Amino acid sequence: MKGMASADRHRQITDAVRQTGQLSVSELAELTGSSEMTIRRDLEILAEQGLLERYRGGARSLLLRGEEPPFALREHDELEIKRRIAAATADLIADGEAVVVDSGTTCLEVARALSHRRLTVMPLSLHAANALVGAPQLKLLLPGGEPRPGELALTGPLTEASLAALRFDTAIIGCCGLNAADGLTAYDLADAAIKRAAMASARRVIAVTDAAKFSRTALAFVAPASALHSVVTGSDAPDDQTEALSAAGVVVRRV
Amino acid sequence: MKGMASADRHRQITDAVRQTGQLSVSELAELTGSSEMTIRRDLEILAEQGLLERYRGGARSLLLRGEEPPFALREHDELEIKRRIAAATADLIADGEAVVVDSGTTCLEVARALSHRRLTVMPLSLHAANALVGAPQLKLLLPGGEPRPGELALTGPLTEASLAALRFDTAIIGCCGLNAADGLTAYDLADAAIKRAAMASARRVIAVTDAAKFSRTALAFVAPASALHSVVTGSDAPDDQTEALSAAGVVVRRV
DNA sequence: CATATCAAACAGATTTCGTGTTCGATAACT
DNA sequence: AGTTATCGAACACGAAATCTGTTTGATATG
Repeated sequence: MKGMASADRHRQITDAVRQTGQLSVSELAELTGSSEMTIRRDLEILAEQGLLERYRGGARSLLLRGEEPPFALREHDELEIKRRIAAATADLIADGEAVVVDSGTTCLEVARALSHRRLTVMPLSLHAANALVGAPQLKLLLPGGEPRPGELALTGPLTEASLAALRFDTAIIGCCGLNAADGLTAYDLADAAIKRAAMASARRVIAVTDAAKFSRTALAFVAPASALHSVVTGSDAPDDQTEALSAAGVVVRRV
Repeated sequence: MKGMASADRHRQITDAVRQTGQLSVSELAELTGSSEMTIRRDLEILAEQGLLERYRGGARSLLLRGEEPPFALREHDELEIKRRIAAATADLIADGEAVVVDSGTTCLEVARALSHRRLTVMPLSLHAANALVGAPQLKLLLPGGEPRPGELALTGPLTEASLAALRFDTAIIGCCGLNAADGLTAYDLADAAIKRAAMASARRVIAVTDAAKFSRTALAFVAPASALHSVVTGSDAPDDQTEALSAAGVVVRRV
């Protein structure tokens, strides 16, 4: 963990750039009360993380409408809720199971929650893989594939082939949108194909999602809600949505 | 990079434990001129890296005869030579090639040397994969498999399947032993199988190795020297060995 | 039960890291 | 081409984190 002050400033910068669309270095310096040099150094870091785009004199948001915010941003968002969801999800897994864990920030927390268990785990992102290496009791299995920049989600034919060769007890799937009408949806088409493959190779499918996903529908359709066995979500999930899911035969767990 | 003093002390401890076989905390404290508490904290760290085994009152070496030293130890060993070998190897690769890069510390440096090139690269260890993520021009391809603890070399049927599905221009292979008589050998049997698979899926095979490997022969036979197209090694490689390789039709490059 | 070893907690010292300033270099604009 | 603003590197100061040693109570060993 680095200095708090700089982390705050980074968030301030990304938020401001997001809202305004673009801001000059001097404006950001005034806004944060720090020097322009510090802003430049910050922008360099943030641009490297894919959070914004740098240009001479300032920075602009590279967030288009309907696009997914970058991984580095979502990672620290709603962390407590994600941790609670992850812990509750881990409770649904029995020792000795073989589990495939999807990409995304919520699933990364699930992977962390599983790291001390006696399990066979195949993570679908390099972030989760790195979080699991060195776990003593855990048998780690990596799929092949192409890691997408930032997200480090593994996709492509190699990933699909790896999944097709295996049968898991449980698949833990993240999503970008989930509701009874549109089903489970994802922003990235390649990701969607992998999610489908993971679900197909598991006996039981658990979706993990924070409440915000219920009011969203992303581009790529993955599966209808009825394909899920359980959904683990936050306590602030809207009642009508969870009831609609229950009606579709899904076990909903709120934490 | 952390404080120099502690790094020196860590090396001092591992070396002493290696030589003596086992040493008490008090002996190590006297040897290094630091307090016992510091030694205990060091031993905890070193044991976590797999460099030695902890027991009440001291620590012992877990290095058996003929076994490979742990990754964390080899990583900083002869780094300059490895970098030179890696740079020379990178010079043999043309832009646009598809390259598979083996596991091991020397190949990790090769991966780093390739990270700014316009290439398709499949690393066979998670260490190299992590070194390559985020490289802008590089197309990164990951094989599936089980990462071996410490080494993080990917092995097993998934890795073999990933390799079997692809055809590379060049395979860059590390080794534990290499000479004209015994061919290319490895300590780990699973690794050996992967090296063979990587070689089989590439048109051209380049072996990278420091001079010490020429006088060693490891347990698992991978391939005869004649299966290699080139060998890149240090300038201190023994003449008789390099001549024998040349006689077998291998292009030897000393740097 | 006695003794040695250990781990946690605290405090001081050391180092690293973040920040601001200055200055020469570089890029954009007229 | 000239002018102006922006940038990046270098240096210095201050703050924060890290490392180390001591103490003390807990734990394991014989």
